[in-house]
Amino acid sequence: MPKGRTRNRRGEGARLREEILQAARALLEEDGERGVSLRRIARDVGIAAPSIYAHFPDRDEIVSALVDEAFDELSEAVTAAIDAHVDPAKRLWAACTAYMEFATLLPNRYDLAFASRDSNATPRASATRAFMLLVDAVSGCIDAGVSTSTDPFGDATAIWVAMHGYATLRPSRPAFPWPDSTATLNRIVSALASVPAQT
Amino acid sequence: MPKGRTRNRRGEGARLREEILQAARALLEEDGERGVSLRRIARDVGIAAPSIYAHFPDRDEIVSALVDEAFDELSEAVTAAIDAHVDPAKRLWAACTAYMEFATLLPNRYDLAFASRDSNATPRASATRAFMLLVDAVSGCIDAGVSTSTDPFGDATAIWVAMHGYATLRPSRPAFPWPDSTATLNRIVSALASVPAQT
DNA sequence: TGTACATCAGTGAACGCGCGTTCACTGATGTAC
DNA sequence: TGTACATCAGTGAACGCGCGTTCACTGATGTAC
Repeated sequence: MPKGRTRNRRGEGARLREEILQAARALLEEDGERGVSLRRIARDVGIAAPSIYAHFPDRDEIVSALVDEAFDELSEAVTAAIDAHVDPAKRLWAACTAYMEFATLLPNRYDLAFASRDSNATPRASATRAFMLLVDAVSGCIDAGVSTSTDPFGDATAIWVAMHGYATLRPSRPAFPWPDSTATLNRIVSALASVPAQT
Repeated sequence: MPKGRTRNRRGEGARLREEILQAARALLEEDGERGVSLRRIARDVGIAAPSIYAHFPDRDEIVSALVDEAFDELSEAVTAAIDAHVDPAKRLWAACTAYMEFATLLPNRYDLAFASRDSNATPRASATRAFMLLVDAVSGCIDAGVSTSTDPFGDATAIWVAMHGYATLRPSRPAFPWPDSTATLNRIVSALASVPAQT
């Protein structure tokens, strides 16, 4: 209960929107989607719950904003990783590593983006952009003759699916004797993209 | 609201336990874990909510029973599929097909079993049994010289992870242009178990 | 330079909901004598 | 064969909780005259 909040100056009411999103993001990462409630957000920001309605029409809209945010951050991380290399195989590997890192470091944000059944009925531009990065990385390998594949979209899908499975299953079953994660990722990427393993 | 319920005869009170589980199972499949509430179960069975406490100490225990049930049914389906073949490659393929079928046909039961973070902190015998079926199927391929792999556990893990990713991602993103599912599964299994593709 | 006023950024109380769980109970049914 | 009684299967009312959302409002602040 941060009492010290001073109300925003005239014309700067929109700042509260950012504070709301910030709190929502923190709650999401702490407790998953269930933890993102208007009343909790309000408590954390230090405002009354109804004040939120000046900035979002309802709870769903906040969650939806978080989903887009998650996809955009994922895209950013993957893009940065790819751009750090020139060699196509390394670019693909960097993309996959960055993807897994995002999923591992921010598991609840990752889950929200990918697992929520309802909020993804309609395709999201932010999600498509993220996936295309992976397709392009595979295409790069094919164009350079590093991969023997002929179906970058299919390969990217297979890699994506496998990475997703690993990212979600691993934290959910801590007692399972998981093999080393780099080795597993390497196995997935090299086998499914028809690319030699990384060293 | 089925009013027509007649109370169980003396000594047969335990029957209600089955009715409760049945209703819980139906609710789970309809609305996911969130849908499994004591009050909804009671309504569907046609009893008062507190009556449940004679058979389960709390809600969590019902959910936990559903998880075990799900793993056992999955094991059963996979075992039946495996037993229908002699050829090791076909056995592996049948196992994977049965797994995917279970996940597709009963998505919410599958999700509950694999996705719930809390209820799986402790390893479950029912879950281990199910996984071992897959390891054995891969081992069978290696022993018969059909697979060039040397690490059945690692391979089974990779296949499992990839299948899981596919099973969860597919229904959650209906707008995505998914490649044919048999082809995708084939790609996953053959690539990750070092086994020739099925026809 | 002073003041009326519109606007803006928020508030506080209340609503109805479904939930898990507790409590003291009821009424049919089988059993012992 | 009759009856008192323990047991069993289940009930109904109530609790407190957190939730999303609505409503009528307040009080500071900048602006127009």
